[in-house]
Amino acid sequence: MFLLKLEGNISRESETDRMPVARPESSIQRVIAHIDMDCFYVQVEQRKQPHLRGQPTAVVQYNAWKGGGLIAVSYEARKHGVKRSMRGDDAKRVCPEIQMVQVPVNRGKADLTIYRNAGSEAVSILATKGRCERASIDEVYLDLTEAAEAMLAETPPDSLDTIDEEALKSHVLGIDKDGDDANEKVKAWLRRHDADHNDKLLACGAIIVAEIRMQVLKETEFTCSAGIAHNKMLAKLTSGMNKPAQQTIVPTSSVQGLLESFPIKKMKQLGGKLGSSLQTDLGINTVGDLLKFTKEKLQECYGVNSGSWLWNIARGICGEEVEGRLLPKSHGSGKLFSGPQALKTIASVEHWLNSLCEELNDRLSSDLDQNKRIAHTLTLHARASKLGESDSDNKFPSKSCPLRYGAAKIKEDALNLFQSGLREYLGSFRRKVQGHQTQTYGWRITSLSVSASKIVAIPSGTCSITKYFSGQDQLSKSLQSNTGLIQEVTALSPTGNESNEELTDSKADETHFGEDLTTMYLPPCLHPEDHEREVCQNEETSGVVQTNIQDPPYDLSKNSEDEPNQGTREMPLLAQPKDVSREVNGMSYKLKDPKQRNQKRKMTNEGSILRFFQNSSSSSSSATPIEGVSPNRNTTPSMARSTQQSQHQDPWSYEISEIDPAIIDELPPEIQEEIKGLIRSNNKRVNSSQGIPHYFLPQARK
DNA sequence: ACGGGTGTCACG
DNA sequence: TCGTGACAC
Repeated sequence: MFLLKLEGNISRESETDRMPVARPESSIQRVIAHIDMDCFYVQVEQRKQPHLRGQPTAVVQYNAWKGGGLIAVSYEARKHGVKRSMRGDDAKRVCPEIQMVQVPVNRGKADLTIYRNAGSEAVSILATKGRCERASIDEVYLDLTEAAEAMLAETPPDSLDTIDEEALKSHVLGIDKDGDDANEKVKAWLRRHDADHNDKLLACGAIIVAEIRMQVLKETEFTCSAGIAHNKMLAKLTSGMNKPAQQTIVPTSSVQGLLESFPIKKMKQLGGKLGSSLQTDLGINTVGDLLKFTKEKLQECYGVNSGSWLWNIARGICGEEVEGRLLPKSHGSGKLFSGPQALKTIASVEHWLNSLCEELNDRLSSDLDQNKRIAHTLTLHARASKLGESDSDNKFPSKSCPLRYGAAKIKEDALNLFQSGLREYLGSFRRKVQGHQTQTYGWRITSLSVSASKIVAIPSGTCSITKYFSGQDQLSKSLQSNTGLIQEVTALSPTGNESNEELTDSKADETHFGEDLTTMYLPPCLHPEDHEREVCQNEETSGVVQTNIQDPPYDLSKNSEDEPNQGTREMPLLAQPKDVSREVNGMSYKLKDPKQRNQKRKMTNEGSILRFFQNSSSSSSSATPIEGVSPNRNTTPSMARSTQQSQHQDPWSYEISEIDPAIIDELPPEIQEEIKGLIRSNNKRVNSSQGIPHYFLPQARK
């Protein structure tokens, strides 16, 4: 009858956007766990500053407007009514005792590195018991089918006299936990003799998950919660039902009862427009309501894929596999420039772009260093607004180009992508207004981001490649920090279809094309510090290349209620004895010697070329890249990386063929030879009909 | 002038 | 293919 369309209006044009897609469910029952760290950023901060443990605490992203935005809230603070998506000021009002911790700021923007790294710590442990998919910075899915089957065959729960305390604290949907003997009931369920195979598998899964959660706690001091079920959807649905630090089991017999009254909008994928459409257009408010519709009807309304997906989830069916992937597929760095912070000059755009690119470059370096991966595509996203234009008319196109390693090159390319996008953006207005040349200068940039994608592993063993990229990185660092080292400026033309339409800001145009790089980064009229300060604080007052717009003056008056600088408080590092007993969120455990933990953490986080060489020659596992913390951690590096490439029998063939020829051209001649040799021998082994994947861009570089 | 910054994914 | 937009945390 209708399809969900972009603007929320109903039409049957096409199936559009990211609609959920049905996948067939595998025939054998799996054991899937969804594991979710509890208020993760708060825990990271509490570990860093132990005096915050047990206190109402929130992590706030500071932007000086109403005390910043909360991005994580401890359970103590939630009791006082503090909610995520409150401003810091509101939280303080609701809960005056709240401890606010700021997200670290680097290069003028929020920097989530410490949380990413903490997430990796947890993942490295969570990934040891089965296939693991890193679903977000603080969540994973585990496929524990094999481990559970093995346990059921060797040491089934009904043969155990004692079951881990943590497993006994599980919640089992369908059995009541009232009364003093809750744990006894759970124990009885876990060991039930007459249970069917599926329930016994879940029982094993629960015992395994309890064990992993304890191990995570012991080694990272982080608590987490889990859902254990036969598919991802049900596991995800229940991991949050008993938080913090608890786990929930979903026996098949309880699925119908669970879903029947479950709010449709709380289902994953249905929190947005599709869910709203189900409500308003079909009158569906719970998953149970979905059962009243035939598959055909749902497909008619939402397309074949989404329709059958909906039909399935109403019945608790979800065939999605757990992908074995521990590393992100892309890295991005971005920032919003809301309201009066909007950027109005090319110079300030360039300034922020440079910061974003530096952060991105750091992360690419770490990824190369720690995981031996290189990214192939650089993408720039921006949002713009134009005075007097509705938001939907304000589409700033995103642009991408091949990614060249080295901070200076990334900056250069990102700026070119921006300029290319800007021309297109402005061009769209020129066409629209036609005769009227009004407001050609009224653009503002309200958000910028750069991201790196198409990341593939490079063959281990070709150390020279890593060395080359790392070396280049060093070079670029020294280049940007001092001197007038000249670099060839092959003015990249990202789109290839550049018209000679003049840029709005012709001065900026001059500044950024055809000039030597050293003048490119800072306008000549300012000292670096001045530029930095003024661009950061206020677009309007900066003396940098200005477009000749007449903007209304902006009142810079600082918010008088600025938070005191609580987040950066230093805590003395207390020496702690070994094996202290601790209790966190109701789970007690023996704390690993903090010194050991810190050492380990440092190892995984610090990237050095030196370490890479040590590693690759000795295959030492002390600083294992995270992908290596898999069952095959004792194999050679190339095999240990296999989680992602496990489907490729020959770990070499895949990766080499993924190397972008355009990147090879950038390399010094010796290394080019080395790689071409590898590719040649690789191609002989591989089915010769499949050539090297053709990458876009060949035209730009000679 | 807003939860901000990231990330994944399906689709044309 | 690249670019968009929805969705999630």
